[in-house]
Amino acid sequence: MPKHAKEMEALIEHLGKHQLKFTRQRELILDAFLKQEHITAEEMYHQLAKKDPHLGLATIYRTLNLFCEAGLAQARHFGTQTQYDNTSHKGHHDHLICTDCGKIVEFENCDIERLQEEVATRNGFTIQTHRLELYGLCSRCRH
Amino acid sequence: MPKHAKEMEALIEHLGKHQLKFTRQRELILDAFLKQEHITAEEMYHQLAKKDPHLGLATIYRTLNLFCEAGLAQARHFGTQTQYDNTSHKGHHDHLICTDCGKIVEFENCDIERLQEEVATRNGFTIQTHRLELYGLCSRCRH
DNA sequence: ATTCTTTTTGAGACGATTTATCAATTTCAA
DNA sequence: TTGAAATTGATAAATCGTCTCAAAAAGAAT
Ligand SMILES: [Mn+2]
Ligand SMILES: [Mn+2]
Ligand SMILES: [Zn+2]
Ligand SMILES: [Zn+2]
Repeated sequence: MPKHAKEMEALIEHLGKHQLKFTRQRELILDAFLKQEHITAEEMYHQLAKKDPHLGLATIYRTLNLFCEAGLAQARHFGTQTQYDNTSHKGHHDHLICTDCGKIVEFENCDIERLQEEVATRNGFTIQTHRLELYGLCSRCRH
Repeated sequence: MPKHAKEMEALIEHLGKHQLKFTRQRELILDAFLKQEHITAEEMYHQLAKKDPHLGLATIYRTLNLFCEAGLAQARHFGTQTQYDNTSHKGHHDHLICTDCGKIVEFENCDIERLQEEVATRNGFTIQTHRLELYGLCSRCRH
């Protein structure tokens, strides 16, 4: 039984619904992607170059964007970089990002979430999504 | 009495502390910047071309980044463009954004800010900046 | 299995935005 | 007034992601 059977299933279902084809590249990229928490297109490009030196960067971008449409990934724009977040196993979370080394830490804080709801209510809004990113120096980079 | 005496004061103080010089361009750009709520470097470039056709785009970028370091501005990355937000009169704030009509409401919440610090500390981070955006429907668009 | 249409791929061109380079100019303190 | 240090403007270059297009692959229909 393959490691990522369920996600592969989800991808194939999405492909079927949109007249898209199941390719060797899409299978390869999905497999690598699901092993990550977050990854950039560039990182994935270098990582997969070992398995398939001819895999193009444009294909990586196209495929990661496809995963977003299929609900398997979520693009997060951190500063200048776009990280593709693996949403297959995880619920909602926010991020701490080191501005020096790029380290990313995920966190979830119910109190903050609750206060966000309060702010929204007070202003007559109903929240659909939100985005919270804390940028700073990690313990290693502070020294 | 000049319109933006206080902010000019703040800039000059920052310059003094960092061995930077007070130039005609910096004065010109600050004056234009403080009339805006937010602006992109490109917008400012075109706007100031009337007053000084030789003002370089690189100088605009450098100067707006300087304002960020001096605490007068804050860079916000929206989509592909970077908006420089005038924080001189408003101080720090976050945003509620209506996904239907585009309405933007500014808010500030000390409790959220404090909890953000706690999260950062717990993870060994020192926050430099953060970004909090709540997306949803405003009262009018919900009906 | 073969054909045939559609989709995908890979390489590189391209566009948009921001930063780096560097000689000439300006600032400002001595 | 002088001169070291910072700044400027023009433009090259880096960055990031998308677009283009001919060749290849997928997969449905024969
Ligand atoms: Mn994440
Ligand atoms: Mn805030
Ligand atoms: Zn770090
Ligand atoms: Zn609205």
